[in-house]
Parts: sequence; structure tokens; C-alpha cells
Amino acid sequence: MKKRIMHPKKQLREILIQSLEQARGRGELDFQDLPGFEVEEPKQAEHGDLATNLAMVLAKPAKMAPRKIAEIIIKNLTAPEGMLQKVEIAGPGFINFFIEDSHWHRVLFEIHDQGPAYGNCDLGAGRKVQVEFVSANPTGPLHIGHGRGAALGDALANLLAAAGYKVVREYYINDVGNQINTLGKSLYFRLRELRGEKIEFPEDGYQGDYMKDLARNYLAAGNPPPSSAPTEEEFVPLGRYAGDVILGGIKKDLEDFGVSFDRWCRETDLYRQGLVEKSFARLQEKGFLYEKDGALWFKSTAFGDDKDRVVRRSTGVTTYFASDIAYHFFKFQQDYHLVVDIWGADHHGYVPRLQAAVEALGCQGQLQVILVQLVSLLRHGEPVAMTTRGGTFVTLREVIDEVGKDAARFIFLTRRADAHLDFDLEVAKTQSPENPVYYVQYAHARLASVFRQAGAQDLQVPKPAPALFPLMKLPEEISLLKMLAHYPEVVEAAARNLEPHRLTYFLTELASQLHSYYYKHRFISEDLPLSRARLCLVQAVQTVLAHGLRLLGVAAPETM
RNA sequence: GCGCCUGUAGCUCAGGGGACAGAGCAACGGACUUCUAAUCCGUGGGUCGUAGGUUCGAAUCCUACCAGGCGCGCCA
Repeated sequence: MKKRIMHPKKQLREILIQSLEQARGRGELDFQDLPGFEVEEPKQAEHGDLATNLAMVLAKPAKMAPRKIAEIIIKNLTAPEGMLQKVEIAGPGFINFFIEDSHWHRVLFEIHDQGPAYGNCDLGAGRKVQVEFVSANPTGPLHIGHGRGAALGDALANLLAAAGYKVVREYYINDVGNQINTLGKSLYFRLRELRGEKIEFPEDGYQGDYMKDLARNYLAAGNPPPSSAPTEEEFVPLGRYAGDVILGGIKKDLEDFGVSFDRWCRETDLYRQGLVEKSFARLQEKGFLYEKDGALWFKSTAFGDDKDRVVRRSTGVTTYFASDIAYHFFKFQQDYHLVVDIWGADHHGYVPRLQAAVEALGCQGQLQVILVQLVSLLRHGEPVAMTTRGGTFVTLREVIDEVGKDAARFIFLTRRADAHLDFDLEVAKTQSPENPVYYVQYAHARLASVFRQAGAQDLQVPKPAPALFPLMKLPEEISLLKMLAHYPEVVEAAARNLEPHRLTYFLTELASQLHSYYYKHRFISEDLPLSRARLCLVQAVQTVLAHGLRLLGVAAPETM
């Protein structure tokens, strides 16, 4: 006996299939395979609560006019008592279904039973997913673009967990290669500069002010001063030192942004564990490596890449790509059903070769790369220059301090990943209506206030009960109930498509309907049964708002 | 030159084969003796970049072109 109540949409889909089987059994319809069809909420209210294009997609295989097919489907329909109020054929052959208002009330039972878990689903069926995100090199503080990746990755991980996946959040640290040397060299020259020497700061050095701070702290901690004759050997420990300090800062920024990781994977560990050589051996064995011009190449063209790629230079040093091959080889050894990498869109050219490597290695499971477009930073509508060189880039730290974690996260999550984003610091900072995060949070806080008020009057929020339902018949109430019933599908679709922004839009709409309802109708009044019914309904609304905000990593405040 | 992303209302963006294209902001006009006005109600506003094509049906798919962004290393 299943306790779970089926959403009307799924229920209707099954009823339609039954109808088709029956019609076919009776010889009224003749077709081979059932084509894909939609059951969805029409945009127009006159078109009912749910509609299907089933008759239209069946026109060709059944060799019959859509409206005729629609008639046959309707004739064979057997819906449960009290579900369907009216069924119509419309337009070119849509079948429109009008659901009885009373049918929608049942969602309240489900929300009450599942509580904070309402909205979760079992799409993932416990399979393992890894989300790797941010992964900024430890050569400087996180900037606003990393913030967007962080918000997206974290929300996505939350979303996948809610959808029944076992999620691991991972940050990949590039601590190998000449960038660490360059970092050491940058620190070295800042140290000498601090000693009052006139120095020529290296062209390729990291010029940001944070390196000056780092140099000061380095000396303040009593570390040995720089020599006068620099050597590569001297840069290495300095680079390692700087990298560690910067990484510490990154961790702190992420923590304050509400983002945590389950694992931090260091590139050096991949080498230490011999994974680079192991992945090479695997590729060699499958015949996808060859030598040319003294270098070792991966035959990525065999998998659709534009050209083959070097994995070991003629100098004997492996490339960044080699590390990434090893890293993904390692990832897929851990039985991930899905590995999601979130990268800045400026790395898009890198996708084909990595996909090629994953395929060549014969990994079980799927790699999906999400490219997040860069953020254009504005202040009062004017572009803010973002150059590392000029030292005018805005860090994630500054954004957190200036606009706050919640507003920043929400704004990042109101755009599709592949849409460019204009982030206006002044707009994000103000609590103006231009800033939607407060609109949604306010709905939650407003309800909390209502419940406090009810509590003060000894008015309990009742459990859902059929006796309450006749008291929720206003259009605003039915409309809210429909949205609540729709919510789990939104979560599932957002998870399936790896698109957290769908949640942001849903929540804004739900908040809008709640505010409107609140304004038009008093929840707490002299009429006690009516008050109880409304409290019961809006408590369900609050549960859903809280769930959605939690997935976005945005606070659901009790007061504002 | 080649490749990827984007082009939808004045602005920022949803919608990504279905019925007359949506929201927020901005503009304009209204609503606070009220459970929080960080709110609500109303009005105006669009050849969905352009041109072809596929389809019963295209903002959505295909082709070409135009515009913006980003990539095309034995860099990371």
C-alpha cells in the first residue's frame, strides 16, 4: 500500500495510457508504438489545469484526425471519483482537463507528512555523484566569478542530494607547475622590496596587493629573509608557503559564503599516488598515446577533438592536461554515476579533449561539464574594470562584506549558467524591490510573524483534515495549492537538467502569490475555523519556501 | 580564419516544438486605523537579431548571414 499521493499530472498520464490500451483493445484505435507525449500545465487558465497533446502526436501513427482521436480517448477515460471536473477538446486537438478543486487539497497531507523533506525525490536512487567546483588556483584570492561558480556548485550539490543522489563536493587544487614557482618569485621580490630595495618586479609575477600583505606577514612570523641572489631553489618553498596561506584565505571566504567541501584534492597527490603514470599506461594499452617531436601525445582526435594534445613535453615535464586526465581517471575509479565539473566559460575549448580522455580511458559513468559564463561587474550601472594587473578586481570577500552572502547567492542563481550575468554591486546591496532575494525571504519571515501572532492568541496550526478543505476555496488558495503540488516536479526537473535557477524562479512566483493572498485576505480573524484552515495552508507554503531556500543556500529568516 | 556561448519589452532576464510570448525593474496611476507597505492593485510597452527551410504548428529545430562575448599553446 503506497502512502505517497501521486501528483495529478503523473496520475493523469497513467489514466491516459489506460484509455489508449482500452481503445486499442476495442479496435477503436490502431497504432504500433506510443509516441512521446506531454502532459502539462497550460499557460491559459481557460485551457484547464492540465492538457495533453496526445491526440495530436497520435494523428500520424493512428492515421486519424487529432480531434477524432481525442474523442475516442475521452470516451475510454476512467478517472477516479472526484478528480476530473470537466474534459474538453480544444484547438487543433488538445485535450484539456479541469481538475476538481477538492482534489488539490490532498497535497497538504503530503506536505504535512514529509515536512522538511517535501520536495525531495528519488531520481538518483542513491547513486554517487561528484560535483567539482571553484577549484581556483591558489595564486590569489577568489573573485566574483569564482563566487558565481561557488553558488552554482553548492546549490547544485544540494539539489542533487535532495533528488536522491549521494553527493561528494570536491575542490581541485593545482599546486604543481610553474605557477607555484611564479608565486614564490613574486613573494621573493615583494620581500626585497619590503627591505627597502629598488627591485624590478617580474613581468609575469602576481602583482596584486595581497602579495604585499603576504610578504609583510611572512616576515612578521619570523621567517628567514630573502637572499640577495635569487635562485629557483629559493622560490619553491616561498611558493609553497604563499600557496598555503592563499588557500587558507580561499577556504575562509568559501566558508563565509556558506560553501563547504567534502574533499580537497591536490594535484601533487595525483603524482604521489602514481595516478599520472597509471592513466598513461591505460591510454598506452588502448593505443591512444604516441611519440612525436620528442613529446608524448594523446590521440584526442579519435574522439572528435580538433587536434591531438601533448601530455608530456619534450622537456620531460607533463602538462596540465596530463594531470587532468589522471584526476578524472581517479574520479571514475570511485564509482561515480555522474561527475559534474563546473568551469569558467573561458575554458570551454578544453571540454572536447577532456571528454575524449574520459572516453579513451573507458570510464564507467558520465562526465558533464557545466560552463558558467563570466560575470560583468557594475556599480551604479557603470562597468567596473576587472584586471588582475591593475589591481582593481573585486574579490568574493568584498562582495560578501558589501552585499551579503544571501543576496549574492540569490543573484548568481537567477541566471542560467550559460547566460552572461551583470552584477551591480549597488543594486545587490540595496534592499530595493530590484533585489528579489528579500522578496522571497520576506514571504518566509512574514509567515513566521503570522505564526507568532497566532501563538500569542493560542491559535494552533491544525493538521490537514478534510473538514478544513471547504474553507480553502478562494482562487488564491487553489492557485497556491497547485503551486505546492507542482514543487516536487520543479526540484526533479532542476536536478535532472542541472539547473538550480529553476528553483529561484519558482520561489519568486510562490512568494508573489503568497504576498498577494496575504494582502487580500486576513489569515487570523474572528472566524476560528477559517483562521485554522488558512494557517494550515500557509504553513505548507512556508515549508516549501524554506525547502527551496535551503537548496539555494540562502537563509530563511524568521524575522526581517 | 575555425569552434563554443549569447541575441526575447526602455533595462536585467525566464520560456528551448504546441493554443493570443512571460516576470521583475524602470514609467505612469492608485492602496498603510491591518497578521511586518522589504507588501499589494491597476495601465501602457515586443516583426522573439535578419533571411530562408523543416513541420498540422517554430521564440524554440536546421542552414546562411549580422552583432556581442569567449576560446583556438609542448600555458595553467
